[in-house]
Amino acid sequence: MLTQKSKYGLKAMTVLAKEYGQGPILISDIARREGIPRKFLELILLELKNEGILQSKKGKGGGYFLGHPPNQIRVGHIIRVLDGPLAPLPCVSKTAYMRCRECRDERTCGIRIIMKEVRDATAKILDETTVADMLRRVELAVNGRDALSFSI
Amino acid sequence: MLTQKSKYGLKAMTVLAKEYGQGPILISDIARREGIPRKFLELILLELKNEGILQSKKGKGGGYFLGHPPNQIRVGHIIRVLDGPLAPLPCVSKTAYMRCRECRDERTCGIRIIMKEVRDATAKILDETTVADMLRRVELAVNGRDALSFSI
DNA sequence: ATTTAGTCTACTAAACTAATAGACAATGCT
DNA sequence: AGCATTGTCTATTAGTTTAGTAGACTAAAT
Repeated sequence: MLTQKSKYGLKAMTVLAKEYGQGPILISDIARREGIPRKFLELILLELKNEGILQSKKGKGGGYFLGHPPNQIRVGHIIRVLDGPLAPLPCVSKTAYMRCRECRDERTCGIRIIMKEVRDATAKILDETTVADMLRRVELAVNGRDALSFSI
Repeated sequence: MLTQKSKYGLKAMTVLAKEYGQGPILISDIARREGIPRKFLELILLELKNEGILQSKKGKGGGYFLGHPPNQIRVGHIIRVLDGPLAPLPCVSKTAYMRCRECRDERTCGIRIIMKEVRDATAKILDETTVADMLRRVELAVNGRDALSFSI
């Protein structure tokens, strides 16, 4: 399950992507526009900044803005920063691999084999989708149809 | 992330599948074989029984056994019983749909559009894979190669 | 210097996870 | 009938995670 934190983070990112190139946006503005508790949002944006996904400016005229163009920021990256690895088991994570203590032979663990498929499918979607893609998909949905109706 | 509970549950299911048709297996045997705390395993098996995935017999010669042949028990079903919905967001779950309170228009929520893809990909894998498939995959892995090397 | 706006550390209530404990109920055997 | 065996059910708990809140601090602009 995606946490509230990731959900808030993704919402904030879409706001910042829409406003990309127009200078910094205030935390409070994002919080108000998306109905996110302001203090909580501060922590979230800070984490994203420490990862280089966002940049910020202090003082008057300050605020947050994207560290890269929206078509270069991957949804998977945002979620990994805020929620941790995408993998359903640490032993199938590529970015945060950890052996299972109890596991006798990792290569022949049935659960692992299946969960690796799940992790790969999830990562494929989330790492191929950028924030720009997400906005585009919303645009298409607003026009009454989803991209998938065409691309399949 | 899969919980310990689901992991234990899946391990127990593979033991019971291997022994399918050979009469009931003791909770304690499963616990010992897989290194699962016995009392915890009781609760897990009970939940699976209440869903009809397992059956049990009390008294001497009793124990647990599969409610259906291993090729008719889907991994997705087991995980849903023990961990809840597969979907990363309640609003994209098919088996446990719940609207997001804050969501203005569900059809044009970018996060939802992407997360629906993730849920569909995950559900496709876990609902198409049976316990028998999982055992088969392990067999193939033991023989030094994975089914995927052939089927793709 | 003052105001504006992000930064950093600490704290907390509620929920969830991973168990543990123990009384109870059904079944098979002698 | 009585006893051992094995699953059932309810309660409790320590530890962790989640979703915030509070407040002092720091940098930039005017």
